[in-house]
Amino acid sequence: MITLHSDKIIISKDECFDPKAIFECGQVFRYTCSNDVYTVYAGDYCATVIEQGDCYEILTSNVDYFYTYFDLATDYNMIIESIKDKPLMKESLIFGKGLRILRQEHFENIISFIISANNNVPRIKGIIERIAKSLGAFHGSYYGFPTVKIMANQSEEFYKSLGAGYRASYLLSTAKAIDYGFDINSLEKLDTQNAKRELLKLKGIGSKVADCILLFSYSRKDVFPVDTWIKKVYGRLCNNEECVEKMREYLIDLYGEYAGYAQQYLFYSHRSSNGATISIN
DNA sequence: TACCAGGTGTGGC
DNA sequence: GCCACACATGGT
Repeated sequence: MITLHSDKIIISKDECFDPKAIFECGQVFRYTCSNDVYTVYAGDYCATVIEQGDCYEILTSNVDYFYTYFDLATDYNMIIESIKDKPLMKESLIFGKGLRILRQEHFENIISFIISANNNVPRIKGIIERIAKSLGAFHGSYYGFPTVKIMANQSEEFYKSLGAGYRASYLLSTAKAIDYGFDINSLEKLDTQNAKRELLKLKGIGSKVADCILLFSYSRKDVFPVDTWIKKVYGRLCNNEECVEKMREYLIDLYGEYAGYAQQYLFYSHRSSNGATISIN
């Protein structure tokens, strides 16, 4: 059961909701964890998730926003039911029990996944944190994510100084494109293929990053981001060499309507069980 | 030290 | 259209 109050959302543990799986599965980078208490920052908002007996509580002054953010209106039991018999899903669903796909801010998610290219999670988190701290609005105890305009008005050298490396030029170019009128909200109205075609026009966004953005920020489930870990999963499934586009097509076809969810459970379980660094903070 | 990490852009063919 | 290669950075 999920109940909304003025300052918190209470979620009983028989719901599909596990903060560790949700935050550490690699879909979001701006969160902290201390003594199993997670605090997440989204745009200019913030929420803290605590365990309270047989419930989890999301403490926030923006209940409606985080009800949507955590995708609490979606029935995950139905989704899990539809993918549980697919290849490799049994172990991944057990490992990632309680994982949900968040509905993240478009701009923040776009910037985050441009940074993610050929990078590792702890480093991605660090770069995003430094961007928020140096350009975001201060809200008493935390920094929001900067606006498009503020990001567009920096220099390439500035992003390099934050550790973005060669992605610095992509960040600036994409922030400027959006500032100059590339309408990221209008993509919501497009079908997945056309929305992807638009995203690919932005610097630093290739096929894989576009799929991540569509999955984590536009709630598209008919995508399958293929990264280094998913390539290993494909190797387990098919035991042959194939180009990335062929892999993507095959995996979307194999996992069906909810391929995007399946992908995230697979990514989380394989990345974690193969010794990838899981950040403590 | 070479290799890896939620890959992409570019130039040559 | 396909392919090889360069690309910052920090951890192992």
